[in-house]
Amino acid sequence: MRPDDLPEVRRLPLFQKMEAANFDELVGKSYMQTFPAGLEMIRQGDPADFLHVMLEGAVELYAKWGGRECTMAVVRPVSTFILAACIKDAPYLMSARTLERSRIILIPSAGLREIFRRDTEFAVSVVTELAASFRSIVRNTKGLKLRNSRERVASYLLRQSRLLDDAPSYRLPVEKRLLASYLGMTPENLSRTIKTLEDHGVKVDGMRVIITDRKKLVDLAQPDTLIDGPDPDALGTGSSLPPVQRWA
Amino acid sequence: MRPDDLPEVRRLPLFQKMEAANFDELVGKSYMQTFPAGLEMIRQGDPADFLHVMLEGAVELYAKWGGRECTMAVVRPVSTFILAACIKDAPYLMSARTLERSRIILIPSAGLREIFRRDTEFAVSVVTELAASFRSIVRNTKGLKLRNSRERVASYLLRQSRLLDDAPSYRLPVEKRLLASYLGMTPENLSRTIKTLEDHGVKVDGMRVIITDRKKLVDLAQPDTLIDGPDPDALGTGSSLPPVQRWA
DNA sequence: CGAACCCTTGACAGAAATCAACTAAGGTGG
DNA sequence: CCACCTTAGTTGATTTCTGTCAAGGGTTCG
Repeated sequence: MRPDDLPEVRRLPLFQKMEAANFDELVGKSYMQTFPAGLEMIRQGDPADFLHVMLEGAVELYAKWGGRECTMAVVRPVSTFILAACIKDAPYLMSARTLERSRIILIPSAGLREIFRRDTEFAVSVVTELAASFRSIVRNTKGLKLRNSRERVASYLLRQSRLLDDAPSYRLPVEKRLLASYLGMTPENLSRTIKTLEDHGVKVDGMRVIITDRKKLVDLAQPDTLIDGPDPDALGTGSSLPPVQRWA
Repeated sequence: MRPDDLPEVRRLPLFQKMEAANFDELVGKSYMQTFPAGLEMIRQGDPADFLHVMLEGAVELYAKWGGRECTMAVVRPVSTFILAACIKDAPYLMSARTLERSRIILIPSAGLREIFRRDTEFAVSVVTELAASFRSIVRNTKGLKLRNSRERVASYLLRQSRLLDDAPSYRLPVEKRLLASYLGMTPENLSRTIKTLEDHGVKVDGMRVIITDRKKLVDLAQPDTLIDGPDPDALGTGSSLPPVQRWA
């Protein structure tokens, strides 16, 4: 493991406050690995042996069932994922594949659980992270059930802008087919939906998003902190640190 | 608080292993309350001051957005809910209303967080519970995104049977309008969908569900432990203790 | 008995998935 | 450098699914 990565890892909310000795012990048992783009690094159903910490790159968490697939989240540095499965020592519920070449630290889940028991600050961090993850997916599910696809797209586009300090223009952090899956719709449908939003305050040209009339867009999206969160989204910008994405 | 309730609370996974003194302290700061049916006891957005422990009755967790509503879960004894909001000391993401007259213990979230820090076994229980909650809603979301409404209904009906030791017949634990909302569809749609399932191994007469051809139903529902879980569902049977429902 | 309320059914409108064709952009190999 | 291939994205036509509106049957409860 590269020594100059450690400070960055240490700065993560999950590890920031734990005792130095425990951090060192945890890191000592860990592996750093670099994955090429497009690799399935986790297959749903496999036992969760390692907590994953993203240092570089991008990873898609997705779910499969009977031939169908859907994107659940995209994780970018610096953040952790599949914490819940590690805690429970249970099989992964989601698969993960790299979207880009990625550097990732693998922390043995057994060590994680062990140190949880003897480092109070670490325990607090873990439970805080997990609670945040839970709330994040609750918000996500609320969006899926309460909003139609058009409202979801509008909300997403508006939310991304807000995360970038209300930027009037920005680049989509992911390709559209993936975004469509994340938002629970087909790429075709997303394409058409985006077109209809041009009359409602937002224009998308390729990867470029331009808010043309924020008020109109807000009227349509009706953003709500209990859905869109004060916190970053699971398909975030990668602006991170802070804010950090939370995904178990 | 009734003294004969305490042993039951103590047996909950969340409190089972903590030190007696800490349990007593926590309970000492708590309130027992009885709510009539149909009462909104938690409004989404309000600060989360109390962890709720169901002793008797049934509570619906639901979400609202711009005039629309959807059911997120139904909680039955003996289990806890809104743990995540308490841990984070954040506003509730969901509202809660009683479906029946309910007895509920309210545990101050401040005390919860305090004891978490000094009782390792309790900390382990909290994080385990939260991780289970997280995994539960991930499964739920997977079902919503990967299955169409017909498959969701079929899976639900089959899953309920399985939770009752593969009972060939059972009563629905909730009314159909609520079930429809939980499954992400309208009551009308559920009604029609159920009818089409009669050719696929399951018949529903009022609240009574009869599995007429399990194999056919399984073929359609394609149950999957990574969605339907080995664990009880958020719209469970109330058979509880064990299994216990997990909802944060 | 009447008033709600749940559930069902039908007719219709709207939304979304599917299938197919086409464009554009990026990468590969000659 | 160009031809070719692959893939993302778009667009159109069509079908399927789902929500909405309206009406009626059944049940419960005051």
